[in-house]
Amino acid sequence: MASAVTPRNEDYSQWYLDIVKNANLASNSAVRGCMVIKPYGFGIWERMQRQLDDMFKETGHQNAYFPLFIPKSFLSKEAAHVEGFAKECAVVTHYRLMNAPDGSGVIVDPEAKLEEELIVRPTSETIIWNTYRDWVTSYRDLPLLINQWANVVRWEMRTRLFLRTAEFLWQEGHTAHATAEEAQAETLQMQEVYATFAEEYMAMPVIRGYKTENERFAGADNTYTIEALMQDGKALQAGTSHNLGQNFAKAFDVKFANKDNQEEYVYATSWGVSTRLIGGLIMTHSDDEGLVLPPRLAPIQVVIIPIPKPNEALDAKAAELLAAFKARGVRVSYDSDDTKRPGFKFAENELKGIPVRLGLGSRDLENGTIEVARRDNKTKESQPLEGIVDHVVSLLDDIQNNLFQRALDFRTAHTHHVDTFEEFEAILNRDIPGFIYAHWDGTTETELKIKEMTKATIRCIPNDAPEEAGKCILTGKPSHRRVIFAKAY
RNA sequence: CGGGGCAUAGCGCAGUCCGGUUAGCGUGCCUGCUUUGGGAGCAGGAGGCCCCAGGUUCGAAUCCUGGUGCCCCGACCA
Repeated sequence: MASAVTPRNEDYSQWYLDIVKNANLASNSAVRGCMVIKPYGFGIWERMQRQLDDMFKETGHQNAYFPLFIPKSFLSKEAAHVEGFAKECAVVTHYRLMNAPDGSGVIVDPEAKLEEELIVRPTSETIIWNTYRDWVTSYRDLPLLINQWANVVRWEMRTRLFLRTAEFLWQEGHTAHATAEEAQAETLQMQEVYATFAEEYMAMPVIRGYKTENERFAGADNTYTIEALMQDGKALQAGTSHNLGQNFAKAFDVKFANKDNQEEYVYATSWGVSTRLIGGLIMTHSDDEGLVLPPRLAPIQVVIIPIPKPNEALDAKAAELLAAFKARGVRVSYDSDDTKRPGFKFAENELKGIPVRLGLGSRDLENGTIEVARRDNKTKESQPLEGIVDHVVSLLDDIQNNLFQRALDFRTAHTHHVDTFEEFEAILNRDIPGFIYAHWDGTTETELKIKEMTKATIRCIPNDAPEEAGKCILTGKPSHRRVIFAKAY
């Protein structure tokens, strides 16, 4: 059978689509721009959710849920916010259908027009801050640390499975604080939670940075981001944490009495990651054989394949192994399908990115061995059955670490420092452009000009960017530190 | 919103230009036999509102008119 996916160097975009489709992660739907997340893809999301949720709880947050619909008037209360989202909102105008008088089907009942139209949330700041007004009266009510898991809708012109869909799943944290310092600390804390998750669980190295004014969230004073580099040399914004200052508190009149009984507006943050992370996961590790998953997020970490096909002796040994693996918390499965041959299963499990494959054959039983194949580097070796669980548990760690290291090496190899516009353009014209550290004069005007000329944008200013005197690559004006440019998703 | 493409079996497609048997191929599915350490072989079988609505015609998947939907590329954006 021919290869299931288009090679990356032939058509990267098609490669990505092939992986999503053939690894059974998601498919397009009858609704433009909306996807069906299939069980295997959703399994990855569930792993992400579980881990992130634990991390949110550990940092003191609680989950709650706010409505899908937002009164239209709410959206316009914060000027920058409405400006940013107005162009991509789905609007509910009616609440009832009726049979068409001519029998042609069902139509919107014109009598059932809503007095105030409802927006399908593109994000929930407005409805949440409208609610927080009632929740916060005293400094004793603060900080308010809430997260919600939800779907949101942004009517994007162009969509791509996982990376940009009209509807997507995410979490959005919304916190309220008594002081600007606390809000800033929260913003940075959540950026670090995201960065830790990305690096330790997704094995995806990220840059911790903050956005330029131009790239900031609509309504934020400052937006912090984690930026990852994909295999085609384009950047992916993988998570954002916003310091909203008092913008929403003022827009929704959320005040509290401080210890001196003085009324003050509260300080806000919001932060989110979405199913886009799955797109990032795919484009960080996967290869021309299919998906490659880091063990910590793989729905199935180890698959045991009977060779050449299941029989009583193999089934018995497999059952023993399954129990032993499960006892160690390993997510393992036994592929006892006797209608497929081993070769088919090997290819299928590679396509699905299962980190470790154990080939258990009749000869192995005689010899007391088992074949261990790792997905990340496609190597395989025969191992003694004795102690195999320990071996595999440690191998899963190795794979997790190897994937991170490999991605980090890739990023290092595709990170450049340039001082002239000629070098800058030359790097961007490469097949795999990558991150470019360069000096910028700090103006939105220059940023937009560079984007227009090269399609590259400022992904972020690294949190730890060292002071360094230099000249803007475009205007030659003075700059005191480098920022990171890249083409981006 | 521009440019392109597609809509026929679960999935992937051919057939459409130039109308004419019972609409076909690959794959998957069901049955049986054989095979079995990297995507098995043979035989038999089931499976179709050919996107929708009109029209032309003795006859439409195919021609005409009008719709609808999805995908890809670009602009915009997480």
